[in-house]
Amino acid sequence: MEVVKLPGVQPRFQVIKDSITQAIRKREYLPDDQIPTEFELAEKFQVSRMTANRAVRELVAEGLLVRHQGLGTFVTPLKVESPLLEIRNIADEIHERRNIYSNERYELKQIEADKKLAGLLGVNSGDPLYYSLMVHKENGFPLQLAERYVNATLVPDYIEQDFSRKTPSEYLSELFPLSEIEHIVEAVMPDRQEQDLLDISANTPCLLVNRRTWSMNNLISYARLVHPGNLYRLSSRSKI
Amino acid sequence: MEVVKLPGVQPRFQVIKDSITQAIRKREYLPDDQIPTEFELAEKFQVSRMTANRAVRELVAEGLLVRHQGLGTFVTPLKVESPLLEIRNIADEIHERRNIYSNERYELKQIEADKKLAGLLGVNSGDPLYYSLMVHKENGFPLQLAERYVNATLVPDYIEQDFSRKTPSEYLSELFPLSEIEHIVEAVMPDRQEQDLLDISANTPCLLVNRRTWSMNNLISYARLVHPGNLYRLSSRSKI
DNA sequence: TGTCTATAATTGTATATACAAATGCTGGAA
DNA sequence: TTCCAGCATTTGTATATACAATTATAGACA
Repeated sequence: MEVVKLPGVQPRFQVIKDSITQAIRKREYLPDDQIPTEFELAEKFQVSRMTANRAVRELVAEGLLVRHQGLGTFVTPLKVESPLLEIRNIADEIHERRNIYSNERYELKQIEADKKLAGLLGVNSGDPLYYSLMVHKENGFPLQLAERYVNATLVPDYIEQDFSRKTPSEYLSELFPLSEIEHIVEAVMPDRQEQDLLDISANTPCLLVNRRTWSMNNLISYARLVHPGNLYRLSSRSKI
Repeated sequence: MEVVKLPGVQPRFQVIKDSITQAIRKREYLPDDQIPTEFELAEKFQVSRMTANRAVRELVAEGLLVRHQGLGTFVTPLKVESPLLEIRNIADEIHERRNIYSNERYELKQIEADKKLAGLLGVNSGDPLYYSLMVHKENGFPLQLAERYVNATLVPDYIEQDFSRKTPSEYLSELFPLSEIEHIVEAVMPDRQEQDLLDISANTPCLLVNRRTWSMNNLISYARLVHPGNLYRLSSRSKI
């Protein structure tokens, strides 16, 4: 028998959290506004004070609220948003510099999402993904090792593309206008395959850029981009 | 009468949190290791299960632990696992997390710009600069080594500040409203001093963030920020 | 008037208890 | 042997209760 898991009831503290979060988003509570006390919340949602306390305490931990003992709970005052890193597509940059560019496609295949990939791409384990691995070079020197995982359900034609003329990101951005992008940058040591493909030694530190892209709230792709640390720099400069 | 506020006793759930955190940092618990159950923690620390529960629950929220109902609680497997939870901003935003934060000022002095620094800060060789070196820590563990070079002509009072209460960037941004900022990120291996100050081994790759800030077209400061690669991630997510 | 004090309001922590939910295991039934 | 039911373990949530700590304020007092 096929068992469909229904969403199920939310915990009561979660209901309170969502309610407060929504109210803040809808500007019903403005920054610095006082929100109801634990007693009032407990009354309103018909829960114990401890449950209201947990809801509020977690929202404080998440930075939405601040509390002052003896005074009350308030919406966190606005803070300056810090500038975010704008990381451009390496292929675009190489193109613009008009150097001799090549990408070598080593692999392009369909796989099944394991647990980790499923989490990263917001699909279920076992769902189909397309995987591609390629090395971007400039004047013959490897600059980037790019592994991409693409939601095969959303982009069924990905696997038939010819990526020697158009890079994966060019293809994807034409089909799926980019609405959101996430970059997470780490410093890592290259594994054996990465050493070989990038032609570097085992003790060359590398920049690892994890990039996920969304298009209209669909999570389209996850890319794992490895750059030899001594060859490449991520740069951003922005006016505020 | 002058009343001196003593540190006071820590809440019991905090004691448990610290104990677990320390054990993880000292590698007494390794990634994927199971930690004691709530019941065992309650027994060990002589508290109720709810108190142990709160300690563990908060550590889960902070990403150190993962729990599986019916199975137990485990040290979070090495990074990459939870990109959805780990959204950390650049450098000084450590502050905003309400963890125990400290910076240790190791040096603060006036120097003369050499050729390289002169280029970076847009001054002439020999011009006066202020140099500061400090280590930012969270819960006692080094997260960032920060070296700053500040244009002494533009910010003559920099050298007299007490940076134990206010970070250099907080001080600078109050005095000089930020109009432009540049980040250049590299992967590097730590030198000897960096290993010592960050308490890492020679083969821990690091993220080096070079940051320059401008205020009304004046180049105010250049900072060289080193983060252990396995501890820190630069993350950005932006809607387009 | 100015100052101190008691009090109310609110959050902070701690506990005992109860039951629900998820997981792995074991032992018995088919 | 295979499968399934039930059990033990562990986490997840909810509550009532208690007392501590912090802050503002109203009222007493000099």
